[in-house]
Amino acid sequence: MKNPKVAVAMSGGVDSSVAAALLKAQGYDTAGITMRLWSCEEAPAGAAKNPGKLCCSYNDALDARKVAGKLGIPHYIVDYRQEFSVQVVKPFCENYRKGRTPNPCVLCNEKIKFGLLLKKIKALGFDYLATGHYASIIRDPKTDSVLLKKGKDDRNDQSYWLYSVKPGNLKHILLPLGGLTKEEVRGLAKKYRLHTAEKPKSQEICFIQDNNYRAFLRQYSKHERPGRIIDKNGKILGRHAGVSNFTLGQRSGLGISAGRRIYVIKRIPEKKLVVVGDEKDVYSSEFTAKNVNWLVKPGRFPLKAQVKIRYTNKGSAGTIYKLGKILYKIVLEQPQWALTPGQSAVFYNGSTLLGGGIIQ
RNA sequence: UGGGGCGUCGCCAAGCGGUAAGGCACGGGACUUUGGAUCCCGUAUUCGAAGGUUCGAAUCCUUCCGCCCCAG
Repeated sequence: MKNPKVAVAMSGGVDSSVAAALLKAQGYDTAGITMRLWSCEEAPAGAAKNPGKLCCSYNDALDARKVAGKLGIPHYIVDYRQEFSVQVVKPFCENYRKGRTPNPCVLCNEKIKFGLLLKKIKALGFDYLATGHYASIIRDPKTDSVLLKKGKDDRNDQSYWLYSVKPGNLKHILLPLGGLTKEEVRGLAKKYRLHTAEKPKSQEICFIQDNNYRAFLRQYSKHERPGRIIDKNGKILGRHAGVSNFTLGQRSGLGISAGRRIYVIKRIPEKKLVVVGDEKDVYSSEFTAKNVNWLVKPGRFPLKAQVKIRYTNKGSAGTIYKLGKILYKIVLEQPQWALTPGQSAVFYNGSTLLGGGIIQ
C-alpha cells in the first residue's frame, strides 16, 4: 500500500521547514518544492538585492534545499518568475497607480501558490500541497465537506491569507501547523535540528528592498504626477509627489504641520489629490467588497459574520448584503480604522473562514 | 532714514507675569508573511543678545543684533 504523496511549499523559513518535517514524520511520501518568484539580478533598482532577509530569494531556496536534504526528502525548484511578474507584481504596481493599496501576498497565494503550484503538483502525481500557514483544514468524511479554520493560536492565526483558495482546492491542501504555536514550531525546528530554527519571521514584501515600495514603483512602473494635499473642505494644505505614496489612515510622510495629527482619509488619483482629516474621519463602518470567494457556500443574505478588514485587524461583527454576483456590501457594527480599497476583507463564523473579497 | 511688525527645538507654532502646548521631521520600541498603516516612548533647564523691574519673566522696561512690510 502506498502512502499519500505531499508536496510541501518550502520558502526556506522555519514554518515550512517544520511543516515538511512533521509530514515526513507522519508517514507521508513527502517532497519539498520551492518557487522561484523574483530574480534579484534582473530586477531593476529598488527591487530586492539583499537576499539575506527576503523570502523568495536565492539564499532561501538554498535553505529549503538544505532542510530537504536533512530530512531526506526530494526537493524541487519551480520557476514562476514570469508568472509572478505578470500576475502579482504588475497588478501591484497598477493598483498603487490607481490610488489603491494592494496586498501582493493575497494575489500570490491565489494565483501562484494555490493556483499554478497546486495545479502543477497535482499533475506531477501528488495528492496534496502543504504549506506552513497557521490555520487548519477540517475534513468531514460523512458530509464530504472541508472547512478552513483559524489556527489554534489565535494571536498567530494566518487563515486570513488563505481566503482566496478556490473551494474545490481546499481538499488538496494540508496545513500541519494549524494546531501549533510559533514557539512550539521553533521548538520542533530545534528538535529536528533544522538550521532554519532561528530565522527571523519574514515581513515586508518579498520582491521589494528595504521596505521601500515607493522606490520600487518609481523604477518599475511609469512615473506619476505630483499633486495637492487638501482637507475635507478643499483647503490646500500641501503638495505630494504622487498618490501612490499614500494609503488610508497614513499619518507619516505627509510633511504637513497642522498643529494636530492628520491622516489620509481619501485618495482621488484622477485629480491627483490626497485628502486628509482627523483621526475620527478615518473610521468607517461600511464598504463594498468585490471578487468575493466563498469557501463555505453562503446561505441566505443578509449574512451575519465576523469581518477582518486587514490581516492585523481583530475583526468585528458585521452583516453582509449581496449586491451582485461577486459584489457585496458589508456593514460593521463597530466602525473600523481605514477600510482601505485594495485590501482584503475576510469573513468568519467563529473559527471557520467563510470567504473574503477585495475592499472597493 | 521715518512709521509698523517679528525673532520660542532642524522646521511650523502655542504661550502675553507663575515656572516652555501641539504638529512636522528625526531616533528608539511595540505590532506584523500586505501597507513610509497604526500605536507607544524620547527629543528646548530654555524662549535673538545683554542689562533691569519683580518673590517669580518667553511674557514688563532699556539698549543692541537680525529679518519683514509700508512710506518719500
